[in-house]
Amino acid sequence: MNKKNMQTVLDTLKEMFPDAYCELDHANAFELTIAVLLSAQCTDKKVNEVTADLFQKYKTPDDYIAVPLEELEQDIKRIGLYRNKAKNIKALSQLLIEQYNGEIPPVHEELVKLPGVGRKTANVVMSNAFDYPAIAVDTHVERVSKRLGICKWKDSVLQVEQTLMKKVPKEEWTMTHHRLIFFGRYHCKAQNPQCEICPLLELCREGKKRMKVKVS
DNA sequence: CTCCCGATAT
DNA sequence: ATATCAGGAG
Repeated sequence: MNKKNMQTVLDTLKEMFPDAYCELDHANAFELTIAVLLSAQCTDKKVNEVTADLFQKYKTPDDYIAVPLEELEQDIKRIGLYRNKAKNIKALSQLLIEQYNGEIPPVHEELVKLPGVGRKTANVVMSNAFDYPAIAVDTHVERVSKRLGICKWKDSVLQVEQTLMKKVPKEEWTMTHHRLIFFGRYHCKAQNPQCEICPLLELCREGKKRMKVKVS
Protein backbone atom coordinates (compact mmCIF):
# COMPACT_ATOMS: atom_id res chain seq x y z
CA MET A 1 0.00 0.00 0.00
CA ASN A 2 1.31 3.47 -0.90
CA LYS A 3 1.92 6.26 1.59
CA LYS A 4 -1.12 8.28 0.63
CA ASN A 5 -3.54 5.39 1.14
CA MET A 6 -1.81 4.41 4.36
CA GLN A 7 -2.31 7.93 5.70
CA THR A 8 -5.97 7.73 4.70
CA VAL A 9 -6.28 4.48 6.64
CA LEU A 10 -4.72 6.02 9.76
CA ASP A 11 -6.85 9.16 9.53
CA THR A 12 -10.05 7.19 8.96
CA LEU A 13 -9.37 4.80 11.82
CA LYS A 14 -8.80 7.79 14.07
CA GLU A 15 -12.18 9.22 13.08
CA MET A 16 -13.99 5.91 13.53
CA PHE A 17 -12.39 4.97 16.84
CA PRO A 18 -10.83 8.07 18.44
CA ASP A 19 -10.50 6.43 21.82
CA ALA A 20 -9.82 2.75 21.16
CA TYR A 21 -8.33 0.97 24.15
CA CYS A 22 -7.52 -2.38 25.75
CA GLU A 23 -10.83 -4.08 26.53
CA LEU A 24 -9.35 -6.71 28.82
CA ASP A 25 -10.12 -5.74 32.42
CA HIS A 26 -7.01 -5.54 34.60
CA ALA A 27 -5.59 -3.56 37.52
CA ASN A 28 -1.86 -4.17 37.04
CA ALA A 29 0.76 -5.80 34.81
CA PHE A 30 0.33 -9.21 36.41
CA GLU A 31 -3.42 -9.26 35.88
CA LEU A 32 -3.00 -8.01 32.32
CA THR A 33 -0.54 -10.81 31.56
CA ILE A 34 -2.97 -13.42 32.92
CA ALA A 35 -5.88 -11.85 31.01
CA VAL A 36 -4.01 -11.81 27.70
CA LEU A 37 -2.81 -15.37 28.21
CA LEU A 38 -6.43 -16.41 28.77
CA SER A 39 -7.66 -14.48 25.74
CA ALA A 40 -6.17 -16.86 23.16
CA GLN A 41 -8.96 -18.08 20.87
CA CYS A 42 -11.60 -16.53 23.12
CA THR A 43 -13.55 -13.28 23.22
CA ASP A 44 -12.52 -10.42 25.52
CA LYS A 45 -16.04 -10.40 26.87
CA LYS A 46 -15.76 -14.00 28.06
CA VAL A 47 -12.32 -13.40 29.54
CA ASN A 48 -13.64 -10.45 31.53
CA GLU A 49 -16.50 -12.54 32.89
CA VAL A 50 -14.04 -15.12 34.18
CA THR A 51 -11.38 -12.74 35.47
CA ALA A 52 -13.97 -10.78 37.43
CA ASP A 53 -14.05 -13.70 39.88
CA LEU A 54 -10.54 -14.96 39.18
CA PHE A 55 -8.80 -11.73 40.17
CA GLN A 56 -10.82 -11.62 43.39
CA LYS A 57 -9.64 -15.10 44.30
CA TYR A 58 -6.02 -14.82 43.11
CA LYS A 59 -3.96 -11.68 43.71
CA THR A 60 -0.34 -12.78 43.48
CA PRO A 61 1.80 -15.51 41.84
CA ASP A 62 1.86 -17.27 45.22
CA ASP A 63 -1.93 -17.59 45.15
CA TYR A 64 -1.81 -19.44 41.82
CA ILE A 65 0.95 -21.75 43.03
CA ALA A 66 -0.91 -22.62 46.21
CA VAL A 67 -4.04 -23.90 44.47
CA PRO A 68 -4.29 -27.43 42.99
CA LEU A 69 -4.13 -27.52 39.19
CA GLU A 70 -7.57 -29.10 38.96
CA GLU A 71 -9.16 -26.28 40.93
CA LEU A 72 -7.58 -23.59 38.75
CA GLU A 73 -8.74 -25.52 35.66
CA GLN A 74 -12.31 -25.39 36.93
CA ASP A 75 -12.00 -21.66 37.66
CA ILE A 76 -11.14 -20.92 34.01
CA LYS A 77 -12.89 -23.83 32.29
CA ARG A 78 -15.42 -21.64 30.46
CA ILE A 79 -12.59 -19.93 28.57
CA GLY A 80 -11.55 -22.91 26.47
CA LEU A 81 -8.03 -24.34 26.03
CA TYR A 82 -8.25 -24.36 29.80
CA ARG A 83 -5.84 -27.19 30.58
CA ASN A 84 -2.92 -25.55 28.76
CA LYS A 85 -3.80 -22.17 30.17
CA ALA A 86 -4.08 -23.37 33.77
CA LYS A 87 -0.77 -25.18 33.50
CA ASN A 88 0.89 -22.12 31.98
CA ILE A 89 -0.45 -19.80 34.67
CA LYS A 90 1.02 -21.98 37.40
CA ALA A 91 4.37 -22.39 35.63
CA LEU A 92 4.49 -18.68 34.86
CA SER A 93 3.80 -17.82 38.49
CA GLN A 94 6.53 -20.21 39.61
CA LEU A 95 9.05 -18.65 37.22
CA LEU A 96 8.12 -15.12 38.27
CA ILE A 97 8.89 -15.96 41.88
CA GLU A 98 12.08 -17.86 41.13
CA GLN A 99 13.64 -15.42 38.70
CA TYR A 100 11.78 -12.11 38.71
CA ASN A 101 11.05 -11.38 42.36
CA GLY A 102 7.37 -12.15 41.75
CA GLU A 103 6.97 -9.24 39.33
CA ILE A 104 6.25 -9.04 35.62
CA PRO A 105 9.53 -7.94 33.98
CA PRO A 106 9.05 -4.81 31.81
CA VAL A 107 11.26 -6.25 29.08
CA HIS A 108 10.03 -7.96 25.91
CA GLU A 109 12.87 -10.50 25.78
CA GLU A 110 12.10 -11.58 29.34
CA LEU A 111 8.34 -11.70 28.87
CA VAL A 112 8.50 -14.20 26.02
CA LYS A 113 10.42 -16.57 28.28
CA LEU A 114 7.33 -16.93 30.44
CA PRO A 115 5.23 -20.06 29.77
CA GLY A 116 2.18 -19.22 27.66
CA VAL A 117 3.55 -15.81 26.73
CA GLY A 118 4.50 -15.40 23.08
CA ARG A 119 5.39 -12.40 20.99
CA LYS A 120 1.84 -11.09 20.71
CA THR A 121 1.12 -11.28 24.44
CA ALA A 122 4.48 -9.71 25.25
CA ASN A 123 3.69 -6.81 22.93
CA VAL A 124 0.31 -6.25 24.57
CA VAL A 125 1.85 -6.22 28.05
CA MET A 126 4.71 -3.95 27.01
CA SER A 127 2.41 -1.39 25.40
CA ASN A 128 -0.50 -1.43 27.83
CA ALA A 129 1.24 -1.99 31.15
CA PHE A 130 4.61 -0.34 30.51
CA ASP A 131 3.74 2.30 27.93
CA TYR A 132 6.28 0.93 25.46
CA PRO A 133 5.54 1.41 21.73
CA ALA A 134 4.45 -1.90 20.18
CA ILE A 135 2.06 -3.38 17.65
CA ALA A 136 0.63 -6.70 18.77
CA VAL A 137 -0.67 -8.67 15.80
CA ASP A 138 -3.69 -10.74 16.78
CA THR A 139 -6.33 -12.32 14.56
CA HIS A 140 -8.06 -8.95 13.97
CA VAL A 141 -4.93 -6.97 13.14
CA GLU A 142 -3.76 -9.69 10.79
CA ARG A 143 -7.11 -10.02 8.98
CA VAL A 144 -7.64 -6.27 8.63
CA SER A 145 -4.09 -5.57 7.45
CA LYS A 146 -4.38 -8.25 4.79
CA ARG A 147 -7.84 -7.28 3.60
CA LEU A 148 -6.93 -3.61 3.26
CA GLY A 149 -3.75 -4.55 1.44
CA ILE A 150 -1.37 -3.02 3.97
CA CYS A 151 0.61 -6.27 3.74
CA LYS A 152 0.68 -9.43 1.63
CA TRP A 153 -1.84 -12.22 2.07
CA LYS A 154 0.82 -14.79 2.76
CA ASP A 155 2.79 -12.72 5.27
CA SER A 156 3.46 -14.30 8.65
CA VAL A 157 2.25 -12.49 11.77
CA LEU A 158 5.83 -11.32 12.31
CA GLN A 159 5.99 -9.90 8.79
CA VAL A 160 2.65 -8.16 9.36
CA GLU A 161 4.03 -6.61 12.53
CA GLN A 162 7.21 -5.44 10.82
CA THR A 163 5.28 -3.95 7.90
CA LEU A 164 3.00 -2.04 10.26
CA MET A 165 5.96 -0.76 12.29
CA LYS A 166 7.54 0.48 9.07
CA LYS A 167 4.41 2.21 7.79
CA VAL A 168 3.14 3.73 11.05
CA PRO A 169 5.00 6.44 13.01
CA LYS A 170 6.40 4.95 16.21
CA GLU A 171 4.52 7.30 18.50
CA GLU A 172 1.27 6.01 16.97
CA TRP A 173 2.03 2.29 17.17
CA THR A 174 0.05 1.50 20.31
CA MET A 175 -3.00 3.58 19.44
CA THR A 176 -3.06 2.31 15.86
CA HIS A 177 -2.87 -1.23 17.20
CA HIS A 178 -5.99 -0.63 19.30
CA ARG A 179 -7.81 1.03 16.43
CA LEU A 180 -7.05 -1.86 14.08
CA ILE A 181 -8.51 -4.23 16.66
CA PHE A 182 -11.66 -2.15 17.12
CA PHE A 183 -11.98 -1.87 13.35
CA GLY A 184 -11.65 -5.64 12.98
CA ARG A 185 -13.91 -6.46 15.91
CA TYR A 186 -16.78 -4.08 15.23
CA HIS A 187 -16.61 -3.22 11.54
CA CYS A 188 -14.30 -5.33 9.36
CA LYS A 189 -15.48 -8.51 11.06
CA ALA A 190 -14.37 -12.01 10.07
CA GLN A 191 -17.93 -12.98 9.17
CA ASN A 192 -20.11 -10.28 7.60
CA PRO A 193 -17.67 -7.40 7.19
CA GLN A 194 -19.51 -4.07 6.80
CA CYS A 195 -18.11 -3.28 3.35
CA GLU A 196 -21.30 -1.51 2.25
CA ILE A 197 -20.84 1.28 4.77
CA CYS A 198 -17.04 1.18 4.95
CA PRO A 199 -15.27 4.53 4.49
CA LEU A 200 -12.18 2.63 3.32
CA LEU A 201 -13.92 0.69 0.55
CA GLU A 202 -12.32 2.75 -2.23
CA LEU A 203 -8.80 1.70 -1.26
CA CYS A 204 -9.66 -1.83 -0.07
CA ARG A 205 -8.70 -4.59 -2.47
CA GLU A 206 -10.69 -7.26 -0.65
CA GLY A 207 -13.68 -5.00 -0.04
CA LYS A 208 -14.13 -4.15 -3.70
CA LYS A 209 -13.79 -7.80 -4.62
CA ARG A 210 -16.50 -8.70 -2.11
CA MET A 211 -18.86 -6.00 -3.40
CA LYS A 212 -18.48 -7.26 -6.98
CA VAL A 213 -19.40 -10.80 -5.97
CA LYS A 214 -22.51 -9.46 -4.25
CA VAL A 215 -23.99 -7.50 -7.16
CA SER A 216 -23.33 -10.17 -9.77
C1' DC B 1 1.84 -28.24 10.77
C1' DT B 2 -1.33 -29.97 14.66
C1' DC B 3 -3.28 -29.72 19.01
C1' DC B 4 -5.58 -27.43 22.64
C1' DC B 5 -11.35 -26.23 23.62
C1' DG B 6 -15.71 -23.83 25.58
C1' DA B 7 -18.97 -20.27 24.19
C1' DT B 8 -21.19 -17.52 20.88
C1' DA B 9 -22.60 -15.81 16.25
C1' DT B 10 -24.14 -16.94 11.81
C1' DA C 1 -23.74 -27.53 11.61
C1' DT C 2 -19.87 -24.50 11.07
C1' DA C 3 -16.85 -20.41 11.84
C1' DT C 4 -14.65 -17.63 14.99
C1' DC C 5 -12.73 -15.78 19.19
C1' DA C 6 -6.87 -10.18 21.50
C1' DG C 7 -2.27 -17.62 20.51
C1' DG C 8 1.32 -20.59 22.04
C1' DA C 9 3.88 -24.86 22.29
C1' DG C 10 5.58 -29.16 20.47
